[in-house]
Amino acid sequence: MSTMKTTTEKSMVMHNPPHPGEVLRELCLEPLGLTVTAAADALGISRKTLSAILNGRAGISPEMAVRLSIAFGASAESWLNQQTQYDLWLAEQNRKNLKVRKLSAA
Amino acid sequence: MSTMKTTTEKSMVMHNPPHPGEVLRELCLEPLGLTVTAAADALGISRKTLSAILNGRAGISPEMAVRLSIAFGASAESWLNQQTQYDLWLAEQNRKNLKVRKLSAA
DNA sequence: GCAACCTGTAACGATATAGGTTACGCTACG
DNA sequence: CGTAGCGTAACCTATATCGTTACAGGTTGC
Repeated sequence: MSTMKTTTEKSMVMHNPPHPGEVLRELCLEPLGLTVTAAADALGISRKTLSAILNGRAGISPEMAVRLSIAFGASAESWLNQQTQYDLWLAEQNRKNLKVRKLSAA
Repeated sequence: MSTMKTTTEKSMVMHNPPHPGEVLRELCLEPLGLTVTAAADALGISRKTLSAILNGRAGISPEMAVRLSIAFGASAESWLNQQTQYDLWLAEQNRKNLKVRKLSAA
């Protein structure tokens, strides 16, 4: 599902955003030469939990966003927004299957 | 985050954001004279679920954000961002209790 | 070879949330 | 009174986070 091309349509922002764990690994762990084990320990979470995030099998919870902001310094909001954009992209894939009536043309 | 009052200080956004259901009720249901029952029906969800959202006992899920965007026209992103900001504000309240080591001064 | 790591991940349990159905009590109104 | 709308409790299911433990595979170095 992540390897679609589909750049031919109206080209809304269909960018298939990377899951935040991918960004986390490339922007935080690798530059600092951190192992998954060491980073998980610093974040105060289990290695399993961090591994799940890094490999896209878990999302960044609000609390995790705060942890990341403490450890790596970026704002918790930026971490959480990455997750939100990713979750929203997934939900949008199913938009046409939702049975909803328009109530306003706002 | 958009409702800052520019208090001249660094002033982190400690505004205790309203839960998104409050905004939903005031900006969508009331202006259209919609009952909770009617709105829930239009959204394709149960009255219980909408009631929970409106009264702050449930959040706006990614799928619900898409439903709201169909029914009321605002972007799904704007609906979901409201929820994210609220969840983050809650998580920040517990920041000081998290045992996390700083790894970078980025 | 072998020991020491690092890693992904399966298995299991605990906890939390979203969502549905059903049902109860309350309020407002014609 | 009867009806409509509302909040919400009870109960169920599905999913998600997070933890611990354990296993298998890969590196690296002695």
